[in-house]
Amino acid sequence: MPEAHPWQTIRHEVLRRISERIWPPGTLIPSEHELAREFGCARATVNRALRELAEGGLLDRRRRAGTRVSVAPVRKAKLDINVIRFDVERRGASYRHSLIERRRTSATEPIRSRLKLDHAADMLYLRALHLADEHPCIYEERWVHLAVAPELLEVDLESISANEWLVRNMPFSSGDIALSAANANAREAALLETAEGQALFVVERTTWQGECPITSVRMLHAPGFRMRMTL
Amino acid sequence: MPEAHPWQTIRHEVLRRISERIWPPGTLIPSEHELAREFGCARATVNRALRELAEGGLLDRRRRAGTRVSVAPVRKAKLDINVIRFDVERRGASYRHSLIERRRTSATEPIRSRLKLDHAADMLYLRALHLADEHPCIYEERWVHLAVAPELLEVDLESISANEWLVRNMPFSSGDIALSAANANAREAALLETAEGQALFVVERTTWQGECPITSVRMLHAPGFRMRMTL
DNA sequence: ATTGGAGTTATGCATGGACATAATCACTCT
DNA sequence: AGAGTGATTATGTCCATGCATAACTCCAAT
Repeated sequence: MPEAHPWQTIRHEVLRRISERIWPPGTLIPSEHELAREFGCARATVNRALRELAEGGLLDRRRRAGTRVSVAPVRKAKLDINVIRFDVERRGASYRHSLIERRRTSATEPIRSRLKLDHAADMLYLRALHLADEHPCIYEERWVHLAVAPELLEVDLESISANEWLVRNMPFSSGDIALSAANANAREAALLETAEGQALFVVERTTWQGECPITSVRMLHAPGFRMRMTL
Repeated sequence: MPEAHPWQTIRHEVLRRISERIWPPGTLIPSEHELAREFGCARATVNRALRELAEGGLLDRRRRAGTRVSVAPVRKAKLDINVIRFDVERRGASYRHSLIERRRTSATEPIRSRLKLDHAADMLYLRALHLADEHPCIYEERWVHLAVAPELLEVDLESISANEWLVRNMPFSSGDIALSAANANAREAALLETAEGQALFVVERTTWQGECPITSVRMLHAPGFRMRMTL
């Protein structure tokens, strides 16, 4: 039995009652007090179980009004954001990366607005290719805010990717991600060893340390890439 | 001050110490007892704050070994999966959907293996278009397992989309999602009013009720679609 | 040198009590 | 009838305490 702890047992049981429609969508379920009595445990234990289900979007909870089963649940899927090298190696492939361009320059207008910088900040512009078993898998274009990460200038970006150095050395407090699809242009197609016009999976990510932007990156994934998640 | 509750204050403060490298990656941070003393609160309150940060991938916690700042954090991004109509209407557009095909048939081989069904199950095959302000935004191809959702046969899928009916009536306990990019073929391009070969954002989702598959859907998003999330 | 406890310690979880807060309900006064 | 008011109630959070469990340290026995 994988449910060793009471709060997990309760979560599982409540989930069962929801999915088997014993409590159909919209139902007002018993109060924490009543459930605590039913399961013979403290209210805090029931609270822990119900809170987790509410965070997953399955329950709606409001003070005084009680807890009801969501009518149109907004389910929350969790996506793991890992260092690229680990993702590649976990698939059993050998990892290598190659720096294509490294240029110190000031932020261009589109980058300034994306990073909410009002001045022409000192930036490092990087273009790099990530390879799995010597086949290109990701091409990335990256801007790094040097005021926040000046040490990056001293780093040998041939031996460690900017991706990995930043993840290890620049803990960020928040970030935003946008996923989309784009047709490869001639240069991108050549780098990823595919045809021009090929549909590519695009990840754009910007990370922040409080109010201060750290880095913004656009990653183009080679054809065939699938990003998986569960809910 | 947006941090009314002690545990949120603590979470915020610990996050600050991590992101400002007061506690750099790898650091063993003070024990819950010590932090409780520092913040003048109960250990359970510190526990709540640290547990949340650990769930977000920022801390590694092990009994007896203590809590350390993750060296190569696997950050967890949360993605909200909503009913398509709500997504459209939240953007301020009017929603409409149109059923293109509705066919009762048995599962084809690729679907059987994706749903882990060993027999040729009785299925409903649907093709539909979701429109925002009369412009096509999503084209979906869907298989529904009729053994689990026989009521769907009685539903008027012109007035309510299968997407919405299923979310409202088939609370599911688990699901998996795969995101990718694909070039539009001639038929898909025509439906989405775009050019053949255009890069499309593809969402494939399969949902389960326990061990039993409910539905599997492939959704092609019109060009320009971006899926956003924060971490 | 390796193995195998015993002790120690940090986290994980549970309890039972308490107060705070928000939403609802019932009632009263105008 | 309608507006305002207070009582009620369910959840949100907190505290102090305790036991359970995992993992580390160290020491002794083989």
